[in-house]
Amino acid sequence: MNLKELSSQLGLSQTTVSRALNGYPEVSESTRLRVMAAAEQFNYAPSTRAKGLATGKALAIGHVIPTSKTHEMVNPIFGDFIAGAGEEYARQGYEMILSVLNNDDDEAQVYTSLKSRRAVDGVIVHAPKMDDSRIKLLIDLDLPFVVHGRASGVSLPYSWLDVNNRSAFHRATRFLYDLGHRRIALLNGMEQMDFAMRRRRGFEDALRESGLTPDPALMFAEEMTEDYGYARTSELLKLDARPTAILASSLITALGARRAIEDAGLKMGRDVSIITHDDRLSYLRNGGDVPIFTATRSSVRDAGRDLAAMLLQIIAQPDKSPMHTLFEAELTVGQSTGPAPT
Amino acid sequence: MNLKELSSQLGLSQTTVSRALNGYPEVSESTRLRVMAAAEQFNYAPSTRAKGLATGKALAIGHVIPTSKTHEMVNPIFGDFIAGAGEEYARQGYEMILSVLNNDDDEAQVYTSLKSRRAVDGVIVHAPKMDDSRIKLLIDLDLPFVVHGRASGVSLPYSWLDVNNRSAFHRATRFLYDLGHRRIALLNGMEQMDFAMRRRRGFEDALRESGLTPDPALMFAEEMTEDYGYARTSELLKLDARPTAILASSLITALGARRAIEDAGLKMGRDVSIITHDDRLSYLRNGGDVPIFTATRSSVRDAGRDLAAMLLQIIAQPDKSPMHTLFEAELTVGQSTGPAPT
DNA sequence: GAATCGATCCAAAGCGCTTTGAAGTATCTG
DNA sequence: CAGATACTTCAAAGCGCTTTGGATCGATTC
Repeated sequence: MNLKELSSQLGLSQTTVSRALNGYPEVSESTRLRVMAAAEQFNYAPSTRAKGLATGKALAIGHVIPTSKTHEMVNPIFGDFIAGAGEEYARQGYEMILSVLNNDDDEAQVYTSLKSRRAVDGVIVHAPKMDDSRIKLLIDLDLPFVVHGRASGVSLPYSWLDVNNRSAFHRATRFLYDLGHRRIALLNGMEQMDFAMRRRRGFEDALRESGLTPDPALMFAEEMTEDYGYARTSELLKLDARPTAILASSLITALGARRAIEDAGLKMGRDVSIITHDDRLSYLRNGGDVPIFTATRSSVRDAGRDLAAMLLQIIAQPDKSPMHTLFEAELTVGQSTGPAPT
Repeated sequence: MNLKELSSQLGLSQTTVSRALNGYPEVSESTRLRVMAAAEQFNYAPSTRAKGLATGKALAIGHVIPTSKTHEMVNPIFGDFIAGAGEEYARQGYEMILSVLNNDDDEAQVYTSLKSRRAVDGVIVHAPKMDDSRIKLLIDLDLPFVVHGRASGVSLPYSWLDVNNRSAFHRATRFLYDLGHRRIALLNGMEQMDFAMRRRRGFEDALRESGLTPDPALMFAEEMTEDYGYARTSELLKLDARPTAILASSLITALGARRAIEDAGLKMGRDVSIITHDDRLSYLRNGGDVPIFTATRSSVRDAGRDLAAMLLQIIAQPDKSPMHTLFEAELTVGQSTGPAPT
């Protein structure tokens, strides 16, 4: 069923039917009702494609998922982020389109193509790196976008939503310090990622403010997998002056760290404390009433929802000045931390 | 830059330019080269929407992601599956569009809408349940689809790709039996999911063939989270006749089970053996050279790639008879299994 | 009673592409 | 050299919608 058929069914012109359906005032309420009933009955919905052509809008938002070069890894937070964003798109009648970045194809290419094919009205930039080149690219392309995170080093104005990674890790480090920990290790994400750099800064600053010197031998920056957590923690525990606490950048990595601790015959929270960042992934709850891990928490699903809303707002009002949202992570105390062993 | 502008730039008609770009033979090789060079230079790519309108194809595939009603959980395998499928779509010039199913909106509605808006050329059905009603719906809608998994109880013909869940769990159970285990617990996924039912059957059949009777007290079927693994395992270990082995349906659940075992002061692989199914998620490798868990493995990323290819084939040849692919999972032996304690 | 007006509704153009049916050129035959 | 045979290229229609610029008509105003 298309517009033409529907309107001839109704004995009305396409114009009127279209207006009735789109809520324009030039249609009497009685015909509008009649039209909507017929649309319902015949299961009519305008073709996205034709509508897009006619209006010049794509009614779609693009997400370009990076898979890390080294491990073909898909960021595990992705599913939950998408779920949040999708809610908002659905509410506003937008489609979400995904492009998975193959290792070999050039990232800039994907955005350029998205733009020149007029496939989307805007994009969400995931996993920003320091000096991320995508921001300049997107501004040049004149393709609306928002960033999940920030890109230090980029001086151009852009909209973003981020967690206050620095303050989260600063607080977590202080918390450990106050428990008496003096040798604290950091299992961070890859150093070129902006969030990782900010977390490291929060960590280092807190140490320095407490009169400690960050020890490079206790600091790692890799892809945040489970076995990364396991492998590095195992090594750390073999050191003569082994750390008494570990700060991990993801719950998955923290699980690996925990496994290493148990394997070494030690007990988490007594021999070695762990604090992790927790994105509140739906399939990976940090325990029930009592959290397993002491953690800095912030829901990535909420981030998805809010960021999608931000982008849609920017698309609706293109001359709006850049918008920023900074979530503060909450520090929840679980069973993974305790006073430093003496 | 659009077709019109490009062709007037070149002093050619739109027809010729379009044909040159789409590889039709009615264009001399020299003009084709000239056209392609110009397209490159001006960064021209046809508008997806206009192309779709003209051809009647959407050049897009839909994925409807269910989020489980109870926990708003997004299946963690989703990211990797998408990554695999995305590769194939990109190769063939298709877009991937995602709809996240809000808890409150009716699933049938989403597919109907996708169809009537002519937004996609086909869909991939995720997480089929027993007697899944979507299959009949999609056939009635005449919307091409393939299923990731199978739906027992549905007698209509449809194309699918599945892992042989039954044989995988059958083998795993036999493996444990042969190691001397007699009280084996099952931490399965939700029972209405088709794969969970098949796994249970494989498990029960293997027990019966060995002369054992499945014990309902040792069998669970819930959302496969980490804390599910932890909670049920903790309870199991408190039983007078506690199980000596556990079969888990996901690596994440297995990690929870492992945590419970360690918490109880026991050792995995010695006091309690675990076998899990491993979807080979990129961020959750089952150890390095030596797998942590003995596991039945099958790459969900490969499944995504193959299933996408299958769907595109079906779209290209609509009268093709249904296609089926059954992956056999491999059983890899890791450190989580050992002879039953005496 | 003529002029004005608000409320409805419509014909037709246009969005950017593909594709049909024809036409214009060379190049070959015999 | 007329007629046939490729090769190339083109004008125009059509995909399904929105939107512009009227047209129509009964009601209102002076």
